[in-house]
Amino acid sequence: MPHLIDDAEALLHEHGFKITGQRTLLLQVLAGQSTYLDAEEIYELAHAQDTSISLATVYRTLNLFADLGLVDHRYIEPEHRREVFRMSEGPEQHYLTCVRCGARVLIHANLLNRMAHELVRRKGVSVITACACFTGYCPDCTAELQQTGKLPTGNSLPG
Amino acid sequence: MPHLIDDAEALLHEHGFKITGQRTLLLQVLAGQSTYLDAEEIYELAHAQDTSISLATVYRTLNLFADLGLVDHRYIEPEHRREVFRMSEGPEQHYLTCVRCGARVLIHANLLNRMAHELVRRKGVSVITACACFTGYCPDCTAELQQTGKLPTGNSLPG
DNA sequence: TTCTTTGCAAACAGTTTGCAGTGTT
DNA sequence: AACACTGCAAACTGTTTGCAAAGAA
Repeated sequence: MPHLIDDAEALLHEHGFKITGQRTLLLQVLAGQSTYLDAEEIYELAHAQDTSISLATVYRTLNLFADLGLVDHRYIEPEHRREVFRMSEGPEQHYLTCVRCGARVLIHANLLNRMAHELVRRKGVSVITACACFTGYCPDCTAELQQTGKLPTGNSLPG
Repeated sequence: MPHLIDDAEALLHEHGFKITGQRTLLLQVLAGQSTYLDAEEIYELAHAQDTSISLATVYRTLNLFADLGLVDHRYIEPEHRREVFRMSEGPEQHYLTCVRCGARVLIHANLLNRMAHELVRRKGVSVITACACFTGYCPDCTAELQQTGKLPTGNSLPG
């Protein structure tokens, strides 16, 4: 984990950006998380360590990190309004957001990657970002709703 | 086309909503489009027919239509901030938005549907909405950039 | 006549930005 | 010492809402 932070700071330095307390703190906060957080959540976590940090700096820093490729930057909420960020590490993640309890169900990216490849091959486009956002019910809510007869057991799909 | 509008008005009536000039106008505007439009664009088109219509009414009406299942309601821009709407008709559409010229490349939904099915089967979730959003370069921009050597010919993919 | 719907303007949420002061290099 | 970075507060964008007037049933 400190590895990641050192590498990130090296990258910052390499690009002529300064290593400030706020940037280091935000790297620590991000490195300690495995899921996406929104700017407010990241701000809360950082603010708990250093009460002087501002939300504006959180936004500016997250955008800087995103430009440098240090963090992924996505919109995964049911209403895709709020940006969410996480350290760019490991394979891409996609989510189904449960509209009943808010849980996020992690989705492996194989199929989406296959989709991106087909696009490239068949349409002649280039893909920069691919994002799949699902809403629905998480396994627990699905089971609960089915038991109470509020959801048909033949799982419905959109369309 | 008038079919669609009649059906929509019947549905409104059936749910106890009133058929107003604004609602009919917005149905006409929507029925005349095959692609997603944002609220502002829809407002412009409607306003050209009836200068008294307001943006607030456009938003309220689009939300009502979405609740009734008359229109699809999505976030497909590179920054998924702005909502877009289109008449719910025919198969689901997904897009790649070109970050260079803004073009939207239409994507068939087969693979995304397959992805949704796998989710249901493997994770025990229920899917309500599925949305795939890609950014990249459209075929024209891809070709142009590749000819000027600004993009490698082995098309890059995210990750 | 009743109760929904509308237009207007103000509110709202999330994000960005101008500025003067602070801190890294 | 130079200049990037920060906090603050104000601006901005897209969307929603309270209210009084207008309109559909």
